[in-house]
Amino acid sequence: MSETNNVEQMIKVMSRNGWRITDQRRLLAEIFAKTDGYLSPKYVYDQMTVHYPSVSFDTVYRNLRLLSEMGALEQFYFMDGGLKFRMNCSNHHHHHLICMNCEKTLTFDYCPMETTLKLPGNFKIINHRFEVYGVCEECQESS
Amino acid sequence: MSETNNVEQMIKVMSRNGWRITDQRRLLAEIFAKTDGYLSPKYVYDQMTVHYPSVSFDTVYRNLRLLSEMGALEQFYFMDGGLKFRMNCSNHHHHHLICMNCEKTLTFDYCPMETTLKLPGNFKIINHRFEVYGVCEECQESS
DNA sequence: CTATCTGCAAAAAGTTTGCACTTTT
DNA sequence: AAAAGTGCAAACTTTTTGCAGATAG
Repeated sequence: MSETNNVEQMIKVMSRNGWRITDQRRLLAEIFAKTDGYLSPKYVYDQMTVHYPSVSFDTVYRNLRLLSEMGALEQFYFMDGGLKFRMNCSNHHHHHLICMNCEKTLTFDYCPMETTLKLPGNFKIINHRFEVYGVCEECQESS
Repeated sequence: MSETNNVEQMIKVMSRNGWRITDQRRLLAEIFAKTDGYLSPKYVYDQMTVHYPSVSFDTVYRNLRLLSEMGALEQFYFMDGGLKFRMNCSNHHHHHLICMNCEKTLTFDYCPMETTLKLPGNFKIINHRFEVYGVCEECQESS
């Protein structure tokens, strides 16, 4: 099943980068594998403590940072400046549709940079950011 | 000249909202009127102290927040999570081209949401964010 | 066995709040 | 004179760092 695969894949990435596979890191992988939204450090920490009460916030934080540095997670500052992480789906370029209530995200392939976009100035384009924010179907119903 | 106009316009917005025009607020308006990029609270504070050494950081912070709540400034979290402010150009919808080096920004009218964009799920779309990051002509030359 | 990782504690950095004093209106 | 704004200090939140003991490889 796919959740397990995601866990194993993340573990493999860590191993390949020479990291040790601790219980904490395995649990971290499991938490991300079973969610498709952006998670805050605090949320991840709370989830961790459910199965592993002695874990420290620093360790969670540290590993979140390391995992995104190595590319297994994707790091993201929301519109309100809050830091979030999600499993990296970097295989192909895409953008996100994000629920402002539950923060579940869907990906879509349309990219505005692929159109013949006439931009002012003579900038050397490096990067872009495009996200659509809204309320998902479930959250619309439950309000 | 246009910089002075911008200052007067910001002052007018504050007055209209029932705010008092203090030296600090006038200076704040002048700082934003003469820059077309996003400014960090720290940068604004540093600029303030040049002409008004006794100003406190809290006052700058407080006024930046208040000015964006009332719409005279636009508040923005950069890709790295840093908070920035710039004069609000809210008259018409547009997006920004931002220099990653000097943070000068140019606006452009193209909006990806105006195309017939097929998005997954049944989200109620509320908002979107589209920015292009690059290096402006001057910064390319000086490197 | 050794290098890496964890947990604790403490330090930075960024942001907000309470309050007495000053300034605008 | 009254109401609102300022500056100072302190609290709070989020993120980072140092280090002794624990653990994966």
